[in-house]
Amino acid sequence: MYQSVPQNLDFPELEKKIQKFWDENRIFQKLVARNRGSEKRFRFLDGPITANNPMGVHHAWGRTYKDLYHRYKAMQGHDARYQNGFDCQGLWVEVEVEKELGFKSKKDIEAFGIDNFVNQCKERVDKYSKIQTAQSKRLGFWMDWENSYFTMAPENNYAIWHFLKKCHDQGWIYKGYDVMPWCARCGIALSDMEIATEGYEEKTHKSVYIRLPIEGRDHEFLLVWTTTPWTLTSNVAVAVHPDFTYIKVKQGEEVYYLAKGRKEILKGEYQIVEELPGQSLVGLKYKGPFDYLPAQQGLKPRTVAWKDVTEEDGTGMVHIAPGCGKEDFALGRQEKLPVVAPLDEAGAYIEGFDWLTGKNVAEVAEDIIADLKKRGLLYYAHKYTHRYPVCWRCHSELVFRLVNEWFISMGPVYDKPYSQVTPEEKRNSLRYRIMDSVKTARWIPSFGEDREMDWLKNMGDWCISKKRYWGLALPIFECGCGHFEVLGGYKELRERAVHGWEKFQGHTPHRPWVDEVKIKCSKCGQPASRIPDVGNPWLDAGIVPYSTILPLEDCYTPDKEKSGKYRFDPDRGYPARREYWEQWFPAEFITECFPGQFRNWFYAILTMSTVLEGQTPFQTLLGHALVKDEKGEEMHKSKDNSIPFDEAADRIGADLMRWIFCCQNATQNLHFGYHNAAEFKRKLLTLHNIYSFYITYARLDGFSPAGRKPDQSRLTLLDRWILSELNLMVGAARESLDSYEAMSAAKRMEAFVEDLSTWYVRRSRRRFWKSESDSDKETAYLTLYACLETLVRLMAPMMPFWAEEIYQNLVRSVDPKAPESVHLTGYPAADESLIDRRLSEEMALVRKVVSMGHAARKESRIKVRQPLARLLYRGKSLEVWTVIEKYQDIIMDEVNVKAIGPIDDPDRLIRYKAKGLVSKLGPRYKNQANLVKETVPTMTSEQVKQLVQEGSFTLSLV
RNA sequence: GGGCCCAUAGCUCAGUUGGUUAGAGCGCGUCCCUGAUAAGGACGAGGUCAGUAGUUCGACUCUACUUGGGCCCA
Repeated sequence: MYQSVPQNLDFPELEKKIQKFWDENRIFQKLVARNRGSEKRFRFLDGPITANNPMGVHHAWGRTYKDLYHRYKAMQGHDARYQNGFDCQGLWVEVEVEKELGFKSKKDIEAFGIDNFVNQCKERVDKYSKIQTAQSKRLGFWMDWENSYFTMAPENNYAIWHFLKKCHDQGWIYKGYDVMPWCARCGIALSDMEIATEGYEEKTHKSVYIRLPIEGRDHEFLLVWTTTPWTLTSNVAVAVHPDFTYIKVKQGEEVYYLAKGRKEILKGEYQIVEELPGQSLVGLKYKGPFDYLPAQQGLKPRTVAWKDVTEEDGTGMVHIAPGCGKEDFALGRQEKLPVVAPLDEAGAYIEGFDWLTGKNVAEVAEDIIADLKKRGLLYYAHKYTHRYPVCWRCHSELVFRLVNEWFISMGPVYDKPYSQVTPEEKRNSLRYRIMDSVKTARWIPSFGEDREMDWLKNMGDWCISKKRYWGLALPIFECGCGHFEVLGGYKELRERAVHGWEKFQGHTPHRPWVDEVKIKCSKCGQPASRIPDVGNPWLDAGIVPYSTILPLEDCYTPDKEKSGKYRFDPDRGYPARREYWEQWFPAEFITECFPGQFRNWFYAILTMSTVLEGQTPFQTLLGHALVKDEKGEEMHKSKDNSIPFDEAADRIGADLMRWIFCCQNATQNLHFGYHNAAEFKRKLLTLHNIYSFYITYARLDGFSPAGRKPDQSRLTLLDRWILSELNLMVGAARESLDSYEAMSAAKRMEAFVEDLSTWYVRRSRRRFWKSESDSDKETAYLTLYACLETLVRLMAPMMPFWAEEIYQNLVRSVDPKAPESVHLTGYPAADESLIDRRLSEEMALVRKVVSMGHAARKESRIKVRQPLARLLYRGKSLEVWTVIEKYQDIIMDEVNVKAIGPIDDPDRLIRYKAKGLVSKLGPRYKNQANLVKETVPTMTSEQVKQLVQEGSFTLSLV
């Protein structure tokens, strides 16, 4: 017997109930068990979520897709691994732990002890991985939550070692120098990405125009501008644009050179002496602004050509300090300029800078300006406001500092399109081999491929080091003799260790424990230490296609480590269980948020996979856009418009959230908000009402379908129509989901519900009302039941809770033989025998006729309530007549007329108009089609009538 | 400077091989229903599909350029 349906559709409440039902009856475990060992597999690879904070609503989007396709495949009997991943290591976690502990700088961390600090980081990951697990369950995300992978696992780190060694064997690993944005407070270099996200603020600085005497030309100066006077100590060149026009101006005794387009910066009266091309100013020697500093001795500052000089600000003569600026450094490399790097890690001047040595860069601007003035080099100084990079953690202004980092060489870029690169050239350039991998995968949307290719073509070498604490211990051992080696795993470390092994043994390969181990330099025999750097976290996430595809019980989780169930087997090679791995590699499907990942996770897995296996680790990649707030603005905790996952789950429920994500075009940003959600809910209410309608009357009648299907011979036209629509929809939905197009599947379902409600149920209500139980009533019940039952299974992967809620009452309560859960049923397949395309078309025509009837009533202001004698129609073809006749009962009822018939006196009532069908006219008349199309409507009513009667009419084109 | 995406009704968005009158929801107007009712339904108004040029018998759809917005790289 059916339970009555509550009036309100309360997602959070029903979800709690269903969750309990799933847990108590171990539904997920039963589903897994049912499909285990099946020949059909769904090979999915999860991109790890950073276990560092509670989830926001934006996390729920991708996770909805992950769950939806898993469930869809599982209902079809596919086996899967259901492995979720947590990203554990990296600065993100360190920053939060530092905040918790109230730390301000690296000094605080070192005073606290690296071991203590690293343990705190592990604790944090442990804590938030548990929170995210609970939240994911709340979303209805069915994963094997006991066996998630953690990127901090020894397997993961050692697998990266293996990868790095392989790179080193090819000679790709090198120690390089670059100028990086640097936070003097935190003592770290920041990546461009860290700055791009929220790293700029409006700042006012003292900027200076200075004059630099040209050697061998008396009283002639280069006029140069900078917003960062502290970098003048490291000036080695001045850049001019070779194609700009420069001017030589006279002010009193002095002669200045600057770009013509920047003359408004000159102070006071001046005369233009000469105009000259920038090219003619290249190669001049000048006296550097701080040539008296020890660090500046022996440099020969000169002017160089540079196409990036602009005329938007400054003087068109750009101060170049390769030790203090990224672009400067790149130009310096090209021009072979010397590099003067003035700052230490804390932002203080190093030895060799005279009175500046020991002073902090943040405090020297005024002194430097005074010094320039004293020496007669200052033209003038002024305040200048601009957007300046700051540290996203502590908001200190960043400086640019020369640092040494470790890189993986990505190989040369050839000056030609990818398609023209030869196999030989590809062998010599990793980046093109990665491109080959990219090309073998399917990217949804397809422009993702273009963007990845563009990134690969333009990317620099991969900077893999970071001067921090919590992360992959880079297995690079550097000896005092200059030689360095890369170790490929635990075994090699054990074999090569000459010192400190006992202090490391039993620990995870993290700082500070692993730092204790010294090896013997294979070149000079002296002990070599590991470099203190930790790894780029994208190495951690990039290795997961190799390190995490293990039998699930072998996967590392912090709990297992604590309980002793987890045992790291140091003798495992790569990949840990090759036979098992081969069954699940490559992933057939991955899905993540698009922006950012082209150069992060996608890039990392592609690169590592190309190096290790020479192929892509995934076959299909589905990318989705970002979640914004209701107004389309970025969600920010500080802006008070961000929505935590828990809040949304409590307020609107997981299923409504999931449905919103399913209805969204994956390539477009989603505007998430509660007003919007209410609209989606109202749409879903239609289905709720249909379900409620069915249950209400079935209860009254004591009706039970108990697995029966409607008797074909008793189906009414309307029954046959809705069953046809149902099966058409089932086919379309499957097709969409097979190509990972959730939106079209969702929209199709929504349209069906609309048809079911406004046409089938509304028109069939009386059949349910009548008091006697006859076969027609039963047929109506069984038809509506078939629609609901199928629909519920169809929607189950998208809205798993609600589908279960309905299924339990609709199906299970009256049929104990039915599967225990909707998720243990099969995914509906279209029954071709019930599809009647002609019927669908006919019904569409009928609905059109009804609509026109209503419109005609409205126009004459005659309410539907008032019956009319007859509806007259005139169809353009015999088929229309037939159809109208066939369905005249429906039409008469809907439009409320007593009779219906063809117009018997067409001449009096009908005026004919003709119109050209461009799809037919085009191919037939080609060039003249347009003329025909324009002429046809000029035909008189009589002419059209003749055309209709005789089948042809000759029309002359003017 | 290079690459990618977007621009369709007041708002949020659909529109997959180019082809009748370009669609939906919300909002708006006019009504209906009152046996799915703290619901539901009908009809209607509203669009030079950013602009220009091209390809084509035919372009919202393809190509080029322009403008505006967003992202990535330099």
